[in-house]
Amino acid sequence: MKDEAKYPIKAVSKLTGLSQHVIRAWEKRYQAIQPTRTGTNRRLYSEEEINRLRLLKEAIAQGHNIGNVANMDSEDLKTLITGNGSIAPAQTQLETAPDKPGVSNYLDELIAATQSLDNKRIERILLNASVTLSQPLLIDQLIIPFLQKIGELWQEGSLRIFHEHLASAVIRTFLADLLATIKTPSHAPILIVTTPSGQYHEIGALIVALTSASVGWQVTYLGPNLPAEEISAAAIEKNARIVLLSIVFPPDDPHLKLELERIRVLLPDNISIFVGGRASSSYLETFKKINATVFKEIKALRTNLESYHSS
Amino acid sequence: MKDEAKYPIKAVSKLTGLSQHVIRAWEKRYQAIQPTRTGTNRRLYSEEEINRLRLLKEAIAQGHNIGNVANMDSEDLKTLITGNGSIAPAQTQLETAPDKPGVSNYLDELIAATQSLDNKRIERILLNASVTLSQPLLIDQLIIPFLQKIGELWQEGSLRIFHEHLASAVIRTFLADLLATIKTPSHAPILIVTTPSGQYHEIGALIVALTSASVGWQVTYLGPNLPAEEISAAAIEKNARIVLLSIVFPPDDPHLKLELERIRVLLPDNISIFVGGRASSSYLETFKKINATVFKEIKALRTNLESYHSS
DNA sequence: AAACTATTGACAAATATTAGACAAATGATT
DNA sequence: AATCATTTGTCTAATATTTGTCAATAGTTT
Repeated sequence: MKDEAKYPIKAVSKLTGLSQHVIRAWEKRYQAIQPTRTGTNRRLYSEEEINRLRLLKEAIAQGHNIGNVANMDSEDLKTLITGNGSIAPAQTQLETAPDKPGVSNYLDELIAATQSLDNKRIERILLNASVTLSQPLLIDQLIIPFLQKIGELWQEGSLRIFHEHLASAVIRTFLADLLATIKTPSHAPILIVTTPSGQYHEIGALIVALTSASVGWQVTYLGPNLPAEEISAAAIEKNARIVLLSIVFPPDDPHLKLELERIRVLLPDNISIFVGGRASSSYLETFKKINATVFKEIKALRTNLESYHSS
Repeated sequence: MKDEAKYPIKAVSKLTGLSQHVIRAWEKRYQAIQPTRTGTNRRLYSEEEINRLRLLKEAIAQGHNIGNVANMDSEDLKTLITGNGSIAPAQTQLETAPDKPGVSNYLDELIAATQSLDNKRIERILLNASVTLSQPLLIDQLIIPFLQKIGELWQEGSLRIFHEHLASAVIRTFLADLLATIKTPSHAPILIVTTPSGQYHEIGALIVALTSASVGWQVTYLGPNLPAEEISAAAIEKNARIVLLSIVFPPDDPHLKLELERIRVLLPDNISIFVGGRASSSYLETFKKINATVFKEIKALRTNLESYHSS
């Protein structure tokens, strides 16, 4: 065994968002974690313990008391948080279905951080969430609801456009970072993600890129707003199997329809086109014409891509 | 044996931002580095050692104690501060050319990686460069030249638009990550960075955001393409001292001029406007009208912001 | 000579540790 | 409702460790 990196309490506090006092109190009162010590009695935490602290924090945010969960096994903690376990917690009281399992607290925190224009805080919350939640959950249950919520709040006037911009900027780099950390087998089939000319909205594209990468595709992300010739040229050069387009559909945009058709013409037949987004019905015809696989939900994309493997 | 360039302690101090006292103390107390000596006992540092000092400084900024990390080997340090400790990818390909961390080398590699549409490689090169080079160097000597070079190669036809898009996407998240890692004193004056309505180019904005943060401002980055009302509302809400706009100037855009004027009107007098970018002369009048501070080079922005502190 | 560097020892500011105290919140009991 | 006990985050004080900084002295470079 090699000597794992250890973190002093200051770093741990930064990473978890817990105060040093709390971290010490949890250790003293519940033995929630047991950091090693230096020769001079300074605490040193392993990464595993840091993650455990994050899990505990999340459990508390969901309404559990620290005294009850502090001694739970880390695995049980995880299922407790994601709410998909039939695990009966050590103590008796069965939950009376806390409003929404998991994530709702993250969501509230994210909204609050957005309202106060605190980008650092948004980053920290997302980072913590990415540890306590599995990736599909993270995307389906947190990122997407977050974006929707911001949209709603904007509609009703309690958030302004600049709030949305700030949140988008943070989310975008967060997603891009996630994408970068996914390791893909080098022989995996290649998939290109972008948005057609005129489509500037990037987050949807990043989400589908991330999803694709996580089911084993090798993703080349080209950013938004790319003309048909460029998309097809890139796909050919990369020897891609799929071109995956993310589109935020305007009601009825003839230019976009034309662009989609041009992509199909410029692309070899053996390269498939996938399209994601909320499609207004006026596009269905075009999709059929270019023989595109359409999906409205991320889940559909996942299963689609997985089944594509075997074919 | 090649005779590598060696640096005296004064230069090292400037390059790393550490005081000479500290550098000596780290050597004496923890043997963090072991510079060679001249015949007359002067310390001489290799580039590798300078790089190591930067790594140590970054580790400390993240909450580690110098006493704990001073003895770690440089590779472990790198993974420690990039946070890839527990999720480290198996192993990426052998580093290409660790021999010469010269800037031009990085540049060539970046171009090559862009040509082969290898986003992971671009990321890796940038990450390496970011620990080897000081931040001003990184921006002035690598990022900006890289972008220019891509522009040139596109003009002459050896790169296509999709190459540029790919590189932009990677650079953008890279810069955003850098921005996120800068810690600013919480009492620092606040500065807002964005681009006006119609301006989608984001990288310039990120560069100026990064530059501002590195000279001690607290930066709120709002992303591109924000209407005048939003910019001013955000600035007021955040209690900003400066609104910093990054603009890629179209030849002569009356809408942009109007937008700039609206920002000035909507903004309280005590909030200054800074504008960066290659200004065509047709805008000078507008700038004067809205009393904006204009800079063409990053260096100018740096000095401007620094002198603004004292006023 | 003036500017730079090295060494040493000392100092003080920052940071961590522990024990204990406090108060707000929660919950059970009367 | 009112009261009491428990839980738990926060705070303080005393102590110890860590670490940046400095002054004094002496040697080196230009």
